Amino acid sequence: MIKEADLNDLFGQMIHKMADLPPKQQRILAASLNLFAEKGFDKTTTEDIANAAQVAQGTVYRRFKTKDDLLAAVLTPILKDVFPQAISQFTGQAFETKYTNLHDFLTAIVTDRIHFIYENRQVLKIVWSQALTNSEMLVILRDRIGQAISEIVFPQIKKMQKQNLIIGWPADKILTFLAGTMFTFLTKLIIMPGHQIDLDSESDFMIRFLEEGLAANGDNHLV
Amino acid sequence: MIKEADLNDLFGQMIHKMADLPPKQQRILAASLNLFAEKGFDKTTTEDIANAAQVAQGTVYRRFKTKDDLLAAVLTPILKDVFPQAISQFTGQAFETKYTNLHDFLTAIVTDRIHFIYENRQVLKIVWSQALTNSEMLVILRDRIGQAISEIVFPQIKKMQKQNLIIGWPADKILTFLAGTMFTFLTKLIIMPGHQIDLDSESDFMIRFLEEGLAANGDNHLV
Amino acid sequence: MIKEADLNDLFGQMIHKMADLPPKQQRILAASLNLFAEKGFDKTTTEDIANAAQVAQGTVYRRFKTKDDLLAAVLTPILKDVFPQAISQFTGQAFETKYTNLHDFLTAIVTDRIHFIYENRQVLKIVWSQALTNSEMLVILRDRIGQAISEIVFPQIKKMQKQNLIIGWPADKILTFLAGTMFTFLTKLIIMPGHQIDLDSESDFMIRFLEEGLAANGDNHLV
Amino acid sequence: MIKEADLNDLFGQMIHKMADLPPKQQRILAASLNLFAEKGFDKTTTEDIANAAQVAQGTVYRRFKTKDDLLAAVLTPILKDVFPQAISQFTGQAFETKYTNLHDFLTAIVTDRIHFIYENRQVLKIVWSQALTNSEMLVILRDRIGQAISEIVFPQIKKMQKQNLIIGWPADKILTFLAGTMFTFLTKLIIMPGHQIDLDSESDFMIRFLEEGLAANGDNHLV
DNA sequence: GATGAATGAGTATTCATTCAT
DNA sequence: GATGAATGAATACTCATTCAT
Repeated sequence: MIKEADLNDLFGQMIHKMADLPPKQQRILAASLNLFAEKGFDKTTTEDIANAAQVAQGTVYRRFKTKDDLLAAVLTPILKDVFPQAISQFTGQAFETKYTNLHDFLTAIVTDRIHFIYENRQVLKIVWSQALTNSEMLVILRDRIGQAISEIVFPQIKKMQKQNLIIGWPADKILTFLAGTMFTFLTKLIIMPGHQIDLDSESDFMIRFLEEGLAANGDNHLV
Repeated sequence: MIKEADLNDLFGQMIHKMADLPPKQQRILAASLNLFAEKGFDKTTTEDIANAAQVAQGTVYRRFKTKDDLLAAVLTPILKDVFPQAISQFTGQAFETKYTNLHDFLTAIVTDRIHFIYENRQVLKIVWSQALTNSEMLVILRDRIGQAISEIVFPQIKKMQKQNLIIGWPADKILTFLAGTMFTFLTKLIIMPGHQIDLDSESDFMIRFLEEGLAANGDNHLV
Repeated sequence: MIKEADLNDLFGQMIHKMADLPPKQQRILAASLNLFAEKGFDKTTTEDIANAAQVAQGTVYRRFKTKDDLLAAVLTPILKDVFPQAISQFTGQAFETKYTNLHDFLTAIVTDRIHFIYENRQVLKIVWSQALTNSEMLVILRDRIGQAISEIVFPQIKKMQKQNLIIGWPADKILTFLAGTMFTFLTKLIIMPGHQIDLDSESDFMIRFLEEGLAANGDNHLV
Repeated sequence: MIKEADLNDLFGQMIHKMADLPPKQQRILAASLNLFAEKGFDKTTTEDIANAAQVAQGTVYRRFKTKDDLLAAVLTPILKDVFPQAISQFTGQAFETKYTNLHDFLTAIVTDRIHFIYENRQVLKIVWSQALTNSEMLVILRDRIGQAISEIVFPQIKKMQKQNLIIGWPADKILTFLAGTMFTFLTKLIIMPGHQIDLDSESDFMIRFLEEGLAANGDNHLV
């Protein structure tokens, strides 16, 4: 359905549309977010959304011309702003600081990412769910995140390897374990909705686990 | 749609139905598997399946009375047989052997699970995709796997902790990192379909990563 | 939709409404005329009209309470005033003059009608388009024009036949060829919008064609 | 909606689809033809069609995937076959014969066209109605007919002018009057549905009218 | 007067499922 | 067993019209 160009257009338009959004339209967006996260995009009907938002069905279509538009509107903030911002923030916070040890580095990024994931777990669930059944969406995500990573994260990892602060594996392997650990956290949140989570404790274990798993060692020149 | 009782019934019936499956019905199952994995269950129509299997639409309904039946038939082998079998096999292979170090233990289970995931990646993608939008399916999965884990895996982990072969964290934390690392592998397979994967190299890195991350250390009595 | 009684009422009200029309309402009428002629009444939305007139959608409904009202307002001038007026004018100009030959007669009416058609081609297109899909409109038109014709035009034709100025066919046949020739001109205008038309040359050919085709001859007593 | 390429594709597909059309699908086509002619395409709902054809609404969509498809299916026979065939037939019958006078020539073509128009008046009404509100349809028609005319009819008219059988006006003027007279006949049929028509009498008058109007005369070299 | 958000009845279209042949 | 035509409930979307500000 949504091709990359269209999708990017949509994101641009959405930002514009979402300024000065009337209260009912805001309710529609909120209802969509909840329902998409709960039942999935495909199984959510526009009638469901109208009911949940307590508006007439036609009202759903006033600002958002199609159901896809609504999906885009729900995902836009995270895909347009938060992802790139998150990555640059990642860079700024985590990498510009001169870390003298792996622990401080991991503490910085894990703490930050954990909170980001926790707060955006609903949208992230929708994104992930869509990516599984929509290869266009998957490609967009992969390219968008992939580009940011190879431009920003990879160089930083290599810099840390030169300082012997992190294990000398190929950067993509390190990234996989780093990102995978955080992705695993998201998966837990999705699998156990409503479950009480102690973010500090969670990140504590993650940091220690990664710290050991990714520690530099004497003969780590695997590349 | 599918409630747990129904689903279990379905699985029982499926096993029966799938004995002596005529060639056309086999083609229908194969087509369903491919299409569900590719486009998702919801976006696959029975007409799509009929076309892909090169049969008439009515033929799709000969053995499998509903579309949900087809989903069940596709998922049955892995949910009915492979999961439990896998876990017991996990137990048998990995735990009954007396490992004297973490490396051998991780090597055994990671190698086994990696191959299992790789070979069943299509079905696992469908399962995961369904679980994201179908809370009943999620509950079933969680309970089914959860039970097996708490009965089998947790005791084993604790046993190894007593032998000081693995870090003294709560068993669920250890499981999270263990399973998460493998789940991350599945995610990579899904994200990069068609990408050439060197299973040996992949498991090699995983084992080493986990080995360090989960190694027992002197003062690891966190519980 | 519009019944004859209603339509006539509407036309009456319209005349009233259209006195002292504020500029925005005039823009709305103009936009309606253009859009109805371009895309047809059914395919023109009130939003289209609002956009084209650069007003809010609600403003469209200020004077004209329904979309049908707008159609009536667009058609009123021609249906209420111009048609009857045209016919009496026809009578006055073309028939009260004592023509001594067919050529002068045809020159008078063809010239007049050609200009009328040319200037009102947009409204005539809408009328014709509506008549094709709205039998009530068709009936109204047919009766209104039909009556005027049988009362005014037929007697005049018969008078000319007595003077042996025109062929002795049944009056309705003569009218058909006369009107048909002009209708053919309207059709050309519709089919080739934007095409440069030399009205003088066009009427020249029509007059000559009709002059020969309808000339009185010795033994023309066909009636 | 329908672009030229698409429309031509549609016509091709329609011919194929209409071989071995099940009885219900035939009823659907017939009902569509009647309703489109009666109320217009836009005002005919698929529910109307289903009711008139005494089938379920879904059945309407079995062969014809959209309402536009149905329109194309209704128009295909005349646009794909009848028009071109009619024109070549026109050529064959009317022009290959060596006419020694205008009367025989007009008799041949008027008689033929009158019957064609009479028998296809419903479809022609739909075509004409669509052309008024759909500029793409208009362009297709204009080009399709226009091409046939300029390739076949114009040369024949010029041949007859050389033989001094027809007036020496520009070919397009002659065509206008010839076609216009027949178009006028169609218009009468549309305006007066159900009215008893004596085709022989009608064509008789047309022929005589055209015969005089288009007769060659001594000094007719207007071109 | 003007605005534009909101409404809800109406409409084209989809698709799992049934069933006569 | 297999076919594919038929079904009808469900669903996304449209648009004339209303009304509070």
